[in-house]
Amino acid sequence: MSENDIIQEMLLNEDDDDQLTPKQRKILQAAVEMFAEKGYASTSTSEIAKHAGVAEGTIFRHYKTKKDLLYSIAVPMITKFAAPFFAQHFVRQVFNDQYSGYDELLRRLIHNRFEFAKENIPLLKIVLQEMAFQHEMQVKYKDIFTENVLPRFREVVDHFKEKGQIEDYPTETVIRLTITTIVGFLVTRFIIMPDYPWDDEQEIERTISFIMHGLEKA
Amino acid sequence: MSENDIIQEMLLNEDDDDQLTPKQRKILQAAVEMFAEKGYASTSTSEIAKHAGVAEGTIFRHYKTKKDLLYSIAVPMITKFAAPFFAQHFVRQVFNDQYSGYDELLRRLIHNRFEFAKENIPLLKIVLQEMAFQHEMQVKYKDIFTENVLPRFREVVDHFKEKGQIEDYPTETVIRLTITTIVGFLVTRFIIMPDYPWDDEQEIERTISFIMHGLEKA
Amino acid sequence: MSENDIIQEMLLNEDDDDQLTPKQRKILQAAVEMFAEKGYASTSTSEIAKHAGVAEGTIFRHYKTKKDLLYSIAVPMITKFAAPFFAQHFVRQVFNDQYSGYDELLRRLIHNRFEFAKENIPLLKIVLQEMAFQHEMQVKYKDIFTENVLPRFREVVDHFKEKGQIEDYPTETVIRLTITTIVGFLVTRFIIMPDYPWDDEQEIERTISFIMHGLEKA
Amino acid sequence: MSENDIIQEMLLNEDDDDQLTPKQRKILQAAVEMFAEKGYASTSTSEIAKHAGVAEGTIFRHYKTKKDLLYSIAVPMITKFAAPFFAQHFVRQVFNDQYSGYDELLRRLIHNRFEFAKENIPLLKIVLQEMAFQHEMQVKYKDIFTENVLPRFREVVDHFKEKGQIEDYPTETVIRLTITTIVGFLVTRFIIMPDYPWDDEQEIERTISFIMHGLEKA
DNA sequence: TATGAATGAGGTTTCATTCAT
DNA sequence: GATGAATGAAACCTCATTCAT
Repeated sequence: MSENDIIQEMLLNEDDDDQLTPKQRKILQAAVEMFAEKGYASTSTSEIAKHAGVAEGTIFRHYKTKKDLLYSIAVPMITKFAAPFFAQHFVRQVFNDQYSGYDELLRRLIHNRFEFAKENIPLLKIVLQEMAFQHEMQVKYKDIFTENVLPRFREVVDHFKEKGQIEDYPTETVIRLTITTIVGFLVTRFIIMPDYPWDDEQEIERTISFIMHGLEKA
Repeated sequence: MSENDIIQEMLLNEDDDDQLTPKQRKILQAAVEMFAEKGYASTSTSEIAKHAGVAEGTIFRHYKTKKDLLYSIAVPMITKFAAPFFAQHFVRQVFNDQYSGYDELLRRLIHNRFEFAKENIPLLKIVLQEMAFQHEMQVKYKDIFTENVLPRFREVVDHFKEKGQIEDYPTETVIRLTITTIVGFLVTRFIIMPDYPWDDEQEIERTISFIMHGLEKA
Repeated sequence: MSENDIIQEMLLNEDDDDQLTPKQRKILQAAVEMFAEKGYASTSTSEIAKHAGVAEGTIFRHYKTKKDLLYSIAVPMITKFAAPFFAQHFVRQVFNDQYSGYDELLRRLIHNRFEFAKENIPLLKIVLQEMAFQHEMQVKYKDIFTENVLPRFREVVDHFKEKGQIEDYPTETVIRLTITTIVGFLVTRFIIMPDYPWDDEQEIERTISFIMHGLEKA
Repeated sequence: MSENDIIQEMLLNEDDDDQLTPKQRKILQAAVEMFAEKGYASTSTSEIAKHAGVAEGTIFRHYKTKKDLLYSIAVPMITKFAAPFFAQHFVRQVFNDQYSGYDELLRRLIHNRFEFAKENIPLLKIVLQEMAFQHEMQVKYKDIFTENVLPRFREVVDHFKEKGQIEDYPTETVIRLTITTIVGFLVTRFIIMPDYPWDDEQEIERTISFIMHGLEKA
């Protein structure tokens, strides 16, 4: 089990405050599995209960509503997916090491998120799907993105633009192209074509190379 | 009304075979609107009927099941979105005009799909959402992609690789990066951040430039 | 069928606006019966459906919620029970005929409400029971009482107080004692002890006599 | 704390047999409060537990079923409300003191029950409501009424009828009119219009006067 | 063609009660 | 005694679909 597997993390959480009962664990596992497979709206609580080997009422002892169950799964996922940007060292390292470039950052970022995605495919699917319809999730995402991800990303991009390493596009455009390419890769790799015989190491390097050349100063 | 607006096209279709009654038109419009807004599974046929100003039974006179209604909306969309690749001139032009490059192709492609997306945002949303769960749609998409899009795309990419205009990545990788970047742009532009003050012309050019530099031979 | 039977009235209503389907009629009949017998909260919609010989869903086609069903039964009852006080002649006759006294009024009132109660026992029970908990019913009752019943009643009582026929109690007290005695009679007669061998004519006369002597000027 | 407050009495009961634990006390208080407010059937045991600050299971340690809890509250209330009629001196005094009349009895009765009602409004509400549906409560009430209240009341009324103080109505009618008027007063005073600016002393006297004149020999 | 009443299976949720701790 | 997780039956309600008109 890797440090990135947030289902495992939730399930094994040992904080005194939110100990999970064994049944609750099974409910979460079943819910993740089925929401990813059939979508939130098309999964019935009775199916979840059956899969979890639990009485249907038990679900509602722990989660007041079906939506609560979804959020208890999806919201932490959003937070965790954006987590690297919270980390102090994410930005600091860039500034401290004069020899490291945007590619170094990308490499760390992609590898990191690649491992994360690999271990959380069902959760990723759930979030991508439900983000479209669940207002509360959109809000959560927007908050995290504008408050934590965007500002730090902007600092970094501006830094490399000043160093002349990156083309003089608007910072937002650079960020969009970077994220789009990375997320596009992860979605293709793990969701659209998980069965394609990928050579992950090479594909990651090509993706980095693509972004770097795509952005580099003419 | 543009030539790209496929809802309008469906609604006004004058072929003798699939003449639409006014009620049927309203049903389709209402369904598109609500599926895009709330998702297929969370939209009830009675809501659609109410929105369309039609009796509940009327929907089932025209569409045997709710899923039929979805498919009658989504499947043509998939076909239409991939349509440019069907067009003979899409590839031919590339080979005939020795001076036109990959960027010309991209420019035509993006502009074309940009207009298309702009006029079909709700349909785009529906397809993106439901593709995840509707098997029949996945099959339809895969068929079209592997039979029509992929082969022609491959021809083109190989052509430019041979000409030395494109880096020597595997053809699939080039296609993936190209499509990912274009679709990522369209999704960001029209679905994730439709209210951002976009400078469309410039953003399109930057996107093309990003792809071109990203792929160009070192 | 008497002119007082408001269930029949509802069921046979021939206004174009609120025609009842046969099933709807059966639902209302079953609901009245069971709410009176077991109370609103202890009657399940599935029981009502079974009694009405109808699918459970049919109830909710006609009444959005179980509470809607209750109100559609109880609110007209409140209106109808207070109806005599709306009638113009209720007050006018008192003033026009100098020889008629408070006892004449009481006699007409009691006979009238007696017949009404006799034909609407289950509805009466429902209203008495649910008035305690259903806010909307309390409001409806209060509106009717303060706007229609109370002012006319006050006029009448003041009239007879001036004529010296009624003791000089506060008008509210006179009204309270009158209504309390009448309602107390009806409730005892039809709800608490419906099986007691009542001599209705005599008991009515005694009740009138009791009120008259109770209120007459010393 | 008055001698009439039967909740307090139950809660503080110090008989060895039915000592109440602090938790049990809280359960009873919460149950009384909520049954009065929302009705028995619409109050859930979990709500009671929450209000009482007790675990759900704790309720069932002390009361085998929810209905047991209701009866443990309501049945003593019925007994206590009828208690004055049990008292030996209720009847005896009437016969011993040749100068005291029916009005003296009424006065004592009303004052006594007035104070009782005032201190037990929620319980009164519960009993009035649930009497309609709870068979066991009806039986209890009927037993007490026919075995204790009615015979003594009859003795008293017959006594005053013989003395010529009361009109020659059937004894049952006299009792009905008396009780109806008293209960009607208490219900109006404490349940229907508790917020009206009552002048209790005067209203009681008027009620007595109303009954006395209503019943007195023509 | 269009309607909308009717259906019944199945959805989410509540609830009184039990029981291991 | 007290807890609260667990239960499963049953509550209210929704829904896609059918069918007589």
